[in-house]
Amino acid sequence: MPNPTLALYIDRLEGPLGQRIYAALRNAILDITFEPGMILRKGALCEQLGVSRSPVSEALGRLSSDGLVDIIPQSATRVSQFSLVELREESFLREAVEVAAVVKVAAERTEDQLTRLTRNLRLQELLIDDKDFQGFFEADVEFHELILGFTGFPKVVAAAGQMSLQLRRARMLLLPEEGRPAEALAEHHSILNAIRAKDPAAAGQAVSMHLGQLIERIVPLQRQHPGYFRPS
Amino acid sequence: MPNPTLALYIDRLEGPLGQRIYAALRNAILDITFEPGMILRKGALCEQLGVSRSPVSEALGRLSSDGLVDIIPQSATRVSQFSLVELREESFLREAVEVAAVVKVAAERTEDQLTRLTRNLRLQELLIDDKDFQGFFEADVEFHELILGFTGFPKVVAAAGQMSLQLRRARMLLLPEEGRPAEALAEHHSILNAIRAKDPAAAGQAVSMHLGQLIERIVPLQRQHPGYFRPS
DNA sequence: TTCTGTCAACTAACATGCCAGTTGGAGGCG
DNA sequence: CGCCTCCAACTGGCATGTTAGTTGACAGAA
Repeated sequence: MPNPTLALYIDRLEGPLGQRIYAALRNAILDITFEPGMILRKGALCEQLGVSRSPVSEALGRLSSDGLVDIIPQSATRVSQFSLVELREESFLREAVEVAAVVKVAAERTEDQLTRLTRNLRLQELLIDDKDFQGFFEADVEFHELILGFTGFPKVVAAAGQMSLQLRRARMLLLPEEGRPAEALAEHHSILNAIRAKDPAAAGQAVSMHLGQLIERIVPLQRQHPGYFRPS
Repeated sequence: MPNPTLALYIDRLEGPLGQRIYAALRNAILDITFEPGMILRKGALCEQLGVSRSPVSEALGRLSSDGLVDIIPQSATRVSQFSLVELREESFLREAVEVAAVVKVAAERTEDQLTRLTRNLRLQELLIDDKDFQGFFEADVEFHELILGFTGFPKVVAAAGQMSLQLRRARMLLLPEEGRPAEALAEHHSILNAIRAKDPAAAGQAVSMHLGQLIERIVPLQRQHPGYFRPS
C-alpha cells in the first residue's frame, strides 16, 4: 500500500534528491509507517516518488548502514525487525553517553543553562495538565537534547540519536500509560535538581534511573507485536 | 598519485563491489594513505579500480555519512580534515562508552575473561621487550576491544569504533614516543587490577585516565600538520 | 501425499549516457 | 595594475539500459 504522503514530503525539502529520499524513508521507518519486516521494493518506491532508481538506491544504502533496513543481496530489502539484544545494547550506549553528559553538565552548568532547563520543565507541567501527550513527548525529547547540547559538543546530540535509532523506533509502540508522564516529569525534576545543586554523581544516578525504565517498558512489546521482532 | 594497492585490495575481498570499495577507501583514509584535504576524483578512482561510477558513488556516500569525506555538491569531494572540537567530542563519547563498559565488566567479570585479559597483557609485555611497537599497537587495540566485548553486547565494540573514527585516524600521526608504550602498559595493568578486584569505580577511573592521555597527545599535532586540520 | 528438480519472473548490482551546477582562469574594462 | 565578467572545462547528481543471482511455484517422480 503506497504512501502518497512520501512524495509530498520530499518535495518540501531541499538539497540532493538522494538525501531527501533518505530522510523521508528514515522518518517513515522510525514512526512505524513502514512496519518492521515490510519488504521495500525499489521499483515501487521509484514509481511512487516519481524518481529513478539511483537516488533510491543511495538512500537504501545509507539506511542499511544505519541498521534500519536489511538488504539481502540480489534478492530483496526489508525494513529491519527489532531485536531485544540490540535494543538492550542501544540502551546501554545511550545511558553511557547521557550519564557522561549530565555528569559534565552538572559540574559546569551556567545560570543560563539552568534557566532553559527550568523553562522546559515548566512547559512539561503545562502540557501534562492539558493532557497534550504528543506535546509532552516532544518536550521530553528536547529536555534530553538540551542536556546533551550543554556539554559544549554540538555533535553529541546527533551521535546520541544515531546510536539509539531502534530505541526511538520501539518507543513509538509504547501505548500512553496512565500516570507515566507524571512519573517521567518527577524523574526530570530530580535530574534538574541535581544539576542545580552541582552534584554530578546524583545527576548521573538520576539519569541512569530515568533511562533504565524505558527498556523495561519496551521488553513486553515482544509479546504484543511478535511480528515486529526478529525470530531468535 | 594513484595507489595501485587499492585495486589489488578490492580483489581480495568478497561481497558486493560497493562494499569492497567502501572498505578499501575507508582503510586508505584511516591510515592516512589518502591525506586529509586530498581531493577524490570519481573518474580517476573508477579508472584505477577498473569499475564504473555506481559502486564508487555508493562508497563515497557512506564515507560521507561516516564523516570521513566531505562532498561538496556539484563540485568536488575531498577527504575530510581534522577538527579539534570534533576530536574532543569523539574522545568524550569514546570515554563515556568505554568507562561504562569497564564498570559493567568489572562488576560481572568471569575467571575466563580475567584470563584472556591477563594473557593479552603478557603479550603486550613481550612485544615491548622486543620493541615491536606495531605489534604492541595491535595488542593495545585488542585489549580495549576485549573489555568492550565482555559487556555481552557484541555490537558495542563496533559502535565504539564507529564513533571514534577521526580519533583512530589522528592516532596514526602520533610518532612513537620513547617510554610511552611502557606507560600505556602500566595504565592497562591498573585497569586490569581494578577488574580483578571487582572494583567498578576504580576501573572506570583507570580507563578515564588512560583515554585522557590520547587527546592530550593529539592536540599538539595541529602545529605539526597544519594542512591536515580544518582552518577554524 | 510429499519431496525434489527445474524454470520463469523478479530483484539488486553494475555500467553508461546525460544534465545542471560550480569553479577557476582568461580576457576585457576601469 | 587591479578588478570584474564571462566562458569553458570539469565535477557530482540523476536517469536508464544491462547483467547476474535469488526465490518461489509448479510439475513430475517416489
